[in-house]
Amino acid sequence: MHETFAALADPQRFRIVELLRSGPRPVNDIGERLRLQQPQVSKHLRVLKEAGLVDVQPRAQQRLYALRAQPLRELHEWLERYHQLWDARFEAMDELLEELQQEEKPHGRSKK
Amino acid sequence: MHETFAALADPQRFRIVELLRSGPRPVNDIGERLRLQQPQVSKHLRVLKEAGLVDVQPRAQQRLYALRAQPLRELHEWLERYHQLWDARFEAMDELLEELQQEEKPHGRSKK
DNA sequence: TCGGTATATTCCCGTCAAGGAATATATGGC
DNA sequence: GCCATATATTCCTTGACGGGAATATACCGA
Repeated sequence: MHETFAALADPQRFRIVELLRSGPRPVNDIGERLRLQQPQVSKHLRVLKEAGLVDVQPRAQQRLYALRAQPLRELHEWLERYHQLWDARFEAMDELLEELQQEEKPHGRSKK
Repeated sequence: MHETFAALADPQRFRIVELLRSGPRPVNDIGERLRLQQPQVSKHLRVLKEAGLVDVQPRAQQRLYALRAQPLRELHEWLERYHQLWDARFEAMDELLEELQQEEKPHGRSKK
């Protein structure tokens, strides 16, 4: 998951992912549309591939890069676990906080 | 959004976010639970805060850090736009690819 | 106001990633 | 097999980032 986040954290790679949402594309096509130099595109695609975000498929001498659904699905599942926060009144948790402060233990064992 | 991804890309910060899912916590509490040194925790929390992922609330001399829902919501909305990929048969797009190859134009104007 | 606790900031260092330029590899057509 | 196209890799430099140690700041209680 860290790899997924790291891959998407770069602006250029994010743009590539966004572009690939419309379907698989060869490297040069990506470079032209996003105004990126070919080596950089290849390098970014490599990172995306290692993160499992894209898949390659040879087509003559070009390589078609396509988005893979799985990492996005995993990301979605991870987010689902936070869904409770979206409507939950977070303020209510502040009370609960009091307790946490209590069990706040100093690193040592006994309080001197 | 890049900031959100960048913030979550770091393993330690990811752990902090995961921990905060259970509710707001003071800095030291985070450090103890995750076995991180206090300065590092503060630094990571700074990044998380600048990314809008957490919120601070002073409580005596400690600071309670809490998750903010908005960035996660935005992340969710962004993911929704990719939902089509999750059930769509991607192979079908390969045909569509043929077309893309056609309109593949060389950088120059006329082919020599 | 003073001491102590909780947190933030700074400095230093090693690592890593990104961009640019140049070069290498692969594939298809002839 | 040779050339051209499409893509990948390497080298280099630079800037950002994370960890550790030390220090600074904020806030509380007496």
